[in-house]
Amino acid sequence: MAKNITPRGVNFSEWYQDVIKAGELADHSPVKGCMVIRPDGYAIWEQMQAKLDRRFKELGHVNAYFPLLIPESFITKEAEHVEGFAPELALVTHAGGKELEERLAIRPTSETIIGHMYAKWVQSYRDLPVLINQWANVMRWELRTRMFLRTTEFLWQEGHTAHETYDEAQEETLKMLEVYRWFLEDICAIPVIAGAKPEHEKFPGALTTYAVEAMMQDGKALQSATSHNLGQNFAKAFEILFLDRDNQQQHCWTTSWGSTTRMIGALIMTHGDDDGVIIPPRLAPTQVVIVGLWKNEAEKVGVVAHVEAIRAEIAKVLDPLKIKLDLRDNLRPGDRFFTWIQKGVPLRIEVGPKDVENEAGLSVRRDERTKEAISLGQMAQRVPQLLEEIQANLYAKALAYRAQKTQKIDDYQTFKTFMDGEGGFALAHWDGTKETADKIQEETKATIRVLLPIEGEESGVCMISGKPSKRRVIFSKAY
RNA sequence: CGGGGUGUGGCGCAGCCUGGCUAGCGCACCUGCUUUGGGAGCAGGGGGUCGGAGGUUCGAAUCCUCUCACCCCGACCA
Repeated sequence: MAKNITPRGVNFSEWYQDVIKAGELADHSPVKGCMVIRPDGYAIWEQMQAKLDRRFKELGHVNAYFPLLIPESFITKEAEHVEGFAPELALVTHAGGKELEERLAIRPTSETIIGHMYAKWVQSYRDLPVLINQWANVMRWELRTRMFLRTTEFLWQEGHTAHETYDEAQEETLKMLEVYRWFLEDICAIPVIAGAKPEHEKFPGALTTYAVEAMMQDGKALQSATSHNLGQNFAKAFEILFLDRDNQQQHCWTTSWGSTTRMIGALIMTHGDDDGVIIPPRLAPTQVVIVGLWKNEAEKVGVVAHVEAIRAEIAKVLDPLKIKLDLRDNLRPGDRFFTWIQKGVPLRIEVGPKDVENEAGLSVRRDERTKEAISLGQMAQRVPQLLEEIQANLYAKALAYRAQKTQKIDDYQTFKTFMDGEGGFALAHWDGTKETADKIQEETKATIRVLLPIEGEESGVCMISGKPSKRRVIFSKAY
């Protein structure tokens, strides 16, 4: 159908590139690995920000801003942290025409500088907890980049909290993981599996890392957000000390949690079809577009007035900013429909002379292409219903796809065949060692995405070593 | 960082191997007419010096050398 998009079945990664171009979501920058987020892509990010920011604040967090430049020595204070980030660190060595005394890292994440500041701000248990979030850009010098999924610079949100006890920090870590699950599933209509990362895949410097993993339409996993319990590791490196209720000095327990513009990539690869991206209604910057159709000036007058009337009806129940009108007369109808299809607007309402006559509009769903005439009087009632139906349908389809591509596997031969084929999520037993995980990755390219939650506990034996295993883990090829 | 590919009007490409008329084509753009409920048709028109530098030659988009950039595939990572 779409003449400018490679079908998913032909080449998934070309399809992905094409969809982004067709939807005018982003463009390549002159600097390798960087991308320009165009207005229609950025609008999606703004919606993500709005929803998450609201939720963070409901849970007591406040926003602040920490600087882009971090003394290089900060990064090296926490042993695992340096090791983890050194390879992808960008350093400023010169400024003001001179070589710098101490090189400055462009933040790859902000645990270090924030730890440094928290050490100054926290004195007593009365100062705790500290619940700060920041919206920022970060830079990680990646070798291989992909639009939204992995770019040298990206936008994200990073929350950093400090607490009195391990339990409080752990509670915070899981609470924020749940926020991400809620956001991805209820707002983005992306089903995710939340769980802990294995030891060897955790965030550099964390005690435990949790993540939400989604399955893309090519069967690969995408880590969509993470939440870390940092224990006292950063508190010790940066001397974040407080006087506790027993007048004893101790190190704080900290957490950090983040989500990025990568979620836009997840959105595209979860819901997109061969005609382009599909934005779930609850997230869509534009939920409804009303397209006026006419053949001559005489018809135009009536159509435009009717379009306005429909807009007014819908504006009673939706945010007026999320309703767009398309009254362009330099393009023919087909072209105009396609621009909105490719931008993923969930619902289109076509309004022509016939509709003026019938006092109605013809709605067309982006997800299923089904058409339905809606009378002017019904608009305010029916449009929100349709949007919710689309939201539910997108989630249900994604969930069904994941279910269809998820299997319990107990035998390594079957596992290999599974990963060689169409792939997907394999729920398998693993002996808990990095050696086994490495062997599996080497032979099949699959990695452990997350350990299944407690309720998924089920004992068995590792499919490689035969050693006992308490629970299944998810293996998948991943982005 | 290894392998592959590509740089020619705004976008997508042909031409290059076998150097030679004013460098073509499609889309987009501008003008006019006919059209218009899933990507219109005809006619006319504007726009490029061929990624960059050097070289070979009477003559280079085309051959040689160097260089820059981007994309794709792989190992590492949100």
